[in-house]
Amino acid sequence: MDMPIRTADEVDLDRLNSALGFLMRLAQLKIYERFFEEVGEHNLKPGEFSVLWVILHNPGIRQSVLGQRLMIKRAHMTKLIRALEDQNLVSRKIPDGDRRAVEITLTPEAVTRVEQASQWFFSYEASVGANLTAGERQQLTALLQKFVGLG
Amino acid sequence: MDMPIRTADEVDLDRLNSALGFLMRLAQLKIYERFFEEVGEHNLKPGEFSVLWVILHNPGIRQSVLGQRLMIKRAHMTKLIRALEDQNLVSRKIPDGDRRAVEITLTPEAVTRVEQASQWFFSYEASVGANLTAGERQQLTALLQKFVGLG
DNA sequence: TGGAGATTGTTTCTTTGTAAACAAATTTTG
DNA sequence: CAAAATTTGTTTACAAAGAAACAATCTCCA
Repeated sequence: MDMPIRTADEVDLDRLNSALGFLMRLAQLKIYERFFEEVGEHNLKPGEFSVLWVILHNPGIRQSVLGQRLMIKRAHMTKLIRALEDQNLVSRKIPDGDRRAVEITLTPEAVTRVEQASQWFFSYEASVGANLTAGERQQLTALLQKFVGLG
Repeated sequence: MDMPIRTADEVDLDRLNSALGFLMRLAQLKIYERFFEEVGEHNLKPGEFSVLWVILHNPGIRQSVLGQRLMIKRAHMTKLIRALEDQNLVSRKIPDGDRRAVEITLTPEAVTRVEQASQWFFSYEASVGANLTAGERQQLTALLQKFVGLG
């Protein structure tokens, strides 16, 4: 009365294997796994790197704008920024023009660290999707950009 | 001395806007947002639907195999299954052949519910990526399948 | 056969992220 | 101008997901 044993690749997903949400989740998990395997001594999480990178390229950016662009909720952004501040990587300034807002800048120390980490990050990124051809990778990138409205 | 204000789409992402990990995260967040906007009365989370769907198509599947296929960790799978059990949607059976394992089956009630939810789910899924052409959508699906090793 | 190691699932603790209520400042509008 | 509504960020409480330690069972091989 027991069922025959299935191994993982014998599981029948039926139509689920064409569902974009499902595929996207698997893809992201795969990418994150590799990130943590390879991040080594940089001691950064994916979200931290992207936040620092964007601040580097947009010094004085406001927390709210940063969150909108990276799709990070306000409540969570507060925690991320405070954690970065505790590591002395960012500084906060209340602008005179709007005293509700917070403008974020990298510390000089962080500029160096982010520049170093970015060398690793973008070579890691280039190795993601090594099971695709260069053309396929390029296509996938372009389609995702259009999908999320960045193209 | 204040910085000029940037709006979200004026933020300079530099090379980050071609990073697959970043694009994939944005894409997934966008998809999840729509899921919750449209799920309505079905009262399901994305993970719950996929788990129930796979059990429907693989009755008696083992927790471990389900987790491997859906990339859900064992510790989390335990909680998911217990929550489903509490809603009387799945039943667990310890097989005689291996008393460590657990085989999962849908309750008759759940079969009906999943069949109904799947009608909604797959039409919702078809509407995801409406800003792509049909051909682009198809390409994206195929590339993701290859990327995650399902194609 | 029986003991070492692997597998399966659970429990506990921590991290990551969201939701809702709140406070302060700004904008809108009557 | 003043009250109402909105924006911005923070706090608190909670949910989702993972890591590590554990217990039970099974496999393998000396």
